[in-house]
Amino acid sequence: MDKSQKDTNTEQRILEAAKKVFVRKGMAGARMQDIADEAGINKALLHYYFRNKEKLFEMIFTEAASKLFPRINQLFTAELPLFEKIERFCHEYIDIVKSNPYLPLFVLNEINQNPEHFLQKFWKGEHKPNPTHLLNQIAEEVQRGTIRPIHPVNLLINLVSMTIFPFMAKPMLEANLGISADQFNDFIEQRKKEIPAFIISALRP
Amino acid sequence: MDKSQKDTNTEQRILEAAKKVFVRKGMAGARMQDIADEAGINKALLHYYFRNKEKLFEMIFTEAASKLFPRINQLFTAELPLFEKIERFCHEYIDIVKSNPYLPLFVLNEINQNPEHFLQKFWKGEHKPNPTHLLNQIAEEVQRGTIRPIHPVNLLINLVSMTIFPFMAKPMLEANLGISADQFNDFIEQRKKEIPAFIISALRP
DNA sequence: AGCTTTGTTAACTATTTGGTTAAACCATAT
DNA sequence: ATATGGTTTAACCAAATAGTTAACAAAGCT
Repeated sequence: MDKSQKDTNTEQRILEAAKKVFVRKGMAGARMQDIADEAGINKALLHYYFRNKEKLFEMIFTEAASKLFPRINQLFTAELPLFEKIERFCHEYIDIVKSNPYLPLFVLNEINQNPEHFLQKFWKGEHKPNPTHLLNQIAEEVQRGTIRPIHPVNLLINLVSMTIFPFMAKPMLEANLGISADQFNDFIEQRKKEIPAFIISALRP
Repeated sequence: MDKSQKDTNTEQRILEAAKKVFVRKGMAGARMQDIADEAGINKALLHYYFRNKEKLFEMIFTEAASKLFPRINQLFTAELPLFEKIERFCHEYIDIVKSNPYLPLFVLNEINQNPEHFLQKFWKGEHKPNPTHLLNQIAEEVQRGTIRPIHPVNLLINLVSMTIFPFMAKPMLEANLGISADQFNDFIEQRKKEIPAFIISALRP
């Protein structure tokens, strides 16, 4: 094991290894041994730092979800004109997910496999997305006639779908459009501007 | 065990049970015992009909993917005006997924956990989505000036994202918007018309 | 130095789980 | 009735995997 590893905090190394393995393989598919190997340590040490698999997983999942959700809230609740808000959401959110492209699929999948557990236990306070502010804002603009009539929830879902879905379909897109990981990144990068333009164009009265 | 179960073909009962469990828990999370229980049979009988877990899984996965992908191709390759094609895609595809709401997340997740395996082994011929026809069609309309300039791939991804993503986020949407499964269905149903309208509006020159 | 706390390991245990075996069951043909 | 062949089961086995223990090493403290 090289110095750079030994130097680093063991707990941190475990968390990074666990994240890597859990996000790739999911809670059920991840092996404690693999996490230990990835961290370059003994399996027993894993249990020394984190009592069991579930505890370790919850830590990773919480961290992952914390990266994904609270920022949504900030963006949704900000005091900004609608179009600017849409632009900023796309821009910032794509940046977040771009550096963790597998997070959305991971989180949504685990939620799907155990909805009660996560949605009841984990979604408290700041973690729970609260889109009401944005929804009201959309409804206002519709009423004022500045944008085409649209059910606010539809617009919200369209925005989120177009932003997040490409990451979830990443392996398929790369294989099917015959593009490399780099090209995928370029494609995503360009969508920062494309998605808002598309939405704003759709909303022209 | 009631008559209705005993009557049905055992193999069919197993496949249905396996689908239920695999789709819910994923390959790694599914337990052969659970599948046996769900089918109301002995675990050994599972291995009598399907040699092992992998074989059984592959059967389910293939069936699932066959339900999702080939239909896309038919719709993409059809000889229809662009807008009509978009409308039909939304309408028909939402119908397909509506009766199997967990399929997209299941399939994308398994592909993600083992891209080489599935994309190389499974994507042959009709299974492989081939969007070139639709992409050309979009490019033509752009050149002709009948729709706003847009990179065809972006439009394609927007269409697919808005159609499929809501199903993947179903548990989150139900919990977060405080809606029931029935209301979710209503919401999805209404999007059959909403998504095409949104896209067509965005494409107005 | 000696003592205590913290970090780390190899070897082990317990449990889960995929898969097997041999016997029982049951319908049907002879 | 009974032999036959496909179907089903209870009991078992082996491999994989989460978790434990006990000994040891390193670092801190008096």
